[in-house]
Amino acid sequence: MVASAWPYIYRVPHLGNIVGSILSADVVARYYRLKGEDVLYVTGSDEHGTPIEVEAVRRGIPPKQLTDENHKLIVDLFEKWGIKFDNYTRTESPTHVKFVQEAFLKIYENGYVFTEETTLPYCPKCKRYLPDRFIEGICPFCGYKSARGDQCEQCGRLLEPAKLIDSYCVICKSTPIQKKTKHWYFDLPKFAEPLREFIETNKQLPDNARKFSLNVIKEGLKPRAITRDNKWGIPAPFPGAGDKTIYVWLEAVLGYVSATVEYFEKKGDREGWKQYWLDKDAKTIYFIGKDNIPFHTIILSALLLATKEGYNLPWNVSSTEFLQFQGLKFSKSQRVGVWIDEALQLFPADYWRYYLLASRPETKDTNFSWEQFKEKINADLNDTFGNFVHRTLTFINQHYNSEIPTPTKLGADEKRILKSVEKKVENAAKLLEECKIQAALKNVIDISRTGNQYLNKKEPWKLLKTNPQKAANVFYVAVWITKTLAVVLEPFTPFTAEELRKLLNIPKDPQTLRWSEATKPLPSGHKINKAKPLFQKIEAKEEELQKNLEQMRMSKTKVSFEDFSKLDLRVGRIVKAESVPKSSNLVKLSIDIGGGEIRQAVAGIAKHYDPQQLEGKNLAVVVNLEPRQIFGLDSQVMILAAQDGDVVSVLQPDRAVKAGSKIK
RNA sequence: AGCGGGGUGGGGUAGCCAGGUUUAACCCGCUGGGCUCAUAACCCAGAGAUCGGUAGUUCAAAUCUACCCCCCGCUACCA
Repeated sequence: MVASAWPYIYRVPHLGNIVGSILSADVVARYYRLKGEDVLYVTGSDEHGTPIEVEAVRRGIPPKQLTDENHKLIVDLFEKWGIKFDNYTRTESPTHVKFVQEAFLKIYENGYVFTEETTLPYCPKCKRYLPDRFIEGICPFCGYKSARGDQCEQCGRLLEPAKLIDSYCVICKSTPIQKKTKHWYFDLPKFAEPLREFIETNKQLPDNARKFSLNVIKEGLKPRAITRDNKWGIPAPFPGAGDKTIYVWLEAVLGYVSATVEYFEKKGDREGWKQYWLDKDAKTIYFIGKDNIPFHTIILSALLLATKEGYNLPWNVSSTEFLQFQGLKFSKSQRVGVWIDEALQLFPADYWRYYLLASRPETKDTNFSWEQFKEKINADLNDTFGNFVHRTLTFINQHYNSEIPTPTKLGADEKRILKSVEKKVENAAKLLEECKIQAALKNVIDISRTGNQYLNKKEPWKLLKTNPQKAANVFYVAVWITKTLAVVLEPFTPFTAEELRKLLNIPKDPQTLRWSEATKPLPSGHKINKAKPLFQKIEAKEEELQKNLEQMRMSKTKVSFEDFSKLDLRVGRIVKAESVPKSSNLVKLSIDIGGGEIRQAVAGIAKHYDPQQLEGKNLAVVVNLEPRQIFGLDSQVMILAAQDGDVVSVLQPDRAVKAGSKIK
């Protein structure tokens, strides 16, 4: 049973989102399928939660419509990436909803759910309770006027919404009323001991997952609220819960089970899922990024235990570190990174799959750079692997009429080479079973290195004239190795593997596509097709590659003149600038936007400008963006600045114009 | 500040949990050579690292312990 983190389909995932989860899981699932094992790869779209609800409200559409659209888009993208799921479902699936409700009822009946009545501020205008960040007011300790519901920025003390003085709703600014509400809590602390034991004895868990999880338990588990007052989500099944919904994080992880149930339901088998979840011989492997560790090792495990149904706990939770983009964090708003839809417009899926798997962040964060991307693709895929295949196949095309030659008794060199290839195939298998995908892939590419060494040593182009039979032996072996590659590369680069199988004219019969068949030769006399290079070298320079990406983006998002003219761009004069205490990069600005009208802006440029430097400057600002709270401060205006790597420059008019001048 | 992760030849990584099996491995780059079947690809040889620092445990430390320095993430904002 292979599973990967459920993509949150608020937006298209980026490369970093899928390396450790969707893509890694696909490799391992494909491997086990090749081995002929019973394997099921399930996951799905995680579509509940506040960000989606908010986004939908903003667009004025029902959340379901938004997730329908995104789900469809993402399903299509994954297919293009060659991700082969057994079931890719979604948290809106009726099977999932029903399963989650039943599971929580069981947990409730087993006595692991308690309720607590609290008085929470409630905004009568927005018709919602105001937890954490939704409420602000005066800090009762230090008097700071924009303290948030969970913590005061000024003095750092933890707060509760009800303690704030003169509190107000962050969204509409109206004064909340105090209203009693009841929430249902999952009694997580009861599972601290069993969880600790489970994690300590689970030898498969990678370092990062074990250390992190044990630390969380050591610090003390706290009950987790199961219910939310949100509308978008799975209705809580508890008696008296009314229209409360289940918190996404507690619900989506159960999707692993419900997706299995759904898979078998579709096949008309109501019991089939049990062999994957209740049979003690079944193993579950989860592929996730490090941010997701506690939800799998702790929350999921505890929920499964709490049902008392005897579910298998995670056998392995393969959790990767993060992929960075040229030294920076992936960021949609700042356009840092490559998204999986864009990637495919630039290079074929297997280029990306290869690069990502070969640089999979297994022990520490790794950095994407175009230079490394180029290096991996050119040196490994094209020069080492691609060239080995191509030189072998073209030789057979030219000198053996595309038929695999008949060998005589193979010599010591041949035996040694084949042995070494076999060893690498074994290593790759072992490493894949340990989820060490990076190392496994290296072993596979090394097979073509061995092939190249063999050809160079034997010099069959000379043997052709001096000892044709020996040359025939060499190519019998060389094409054998090529066939090995066609099989073992399948989990990593399925498109290329299939293309290679076509070149080798290997029938599509699923029997031949078996890991155990990899090290068996193709029969002599077997006719192959005309060789064609599998890859093209990337010739473009690093800067050109980045430029291509940016150009592609620009051509994609054309803004109508009408939309553009909605922006109120002006020249603003900075009347006052001061740094924001406790923040590392924020400056609070008072800006004259014309006629002496002063507005406040909070800008993230303190690392690049001293406040004094800014005072008196005239610069480009956007006046009519929706105001926003930043670090507890109102920001009504956005200043414009150019960024070139580490250099940030605000935009100043090059002639004297007065504050408030329109920019068009 | 707290918590977590990391610092290994010029660049990128593996090894560390289970210390000796390593003269510290691999890829790129570099230097020299070979080959000419192959997409100027391939192969061989070589130079290049006191494994962030210090102290300790040990017959033996990149690996274990303590302290320190630097980087990154989250807490925690930068539209």
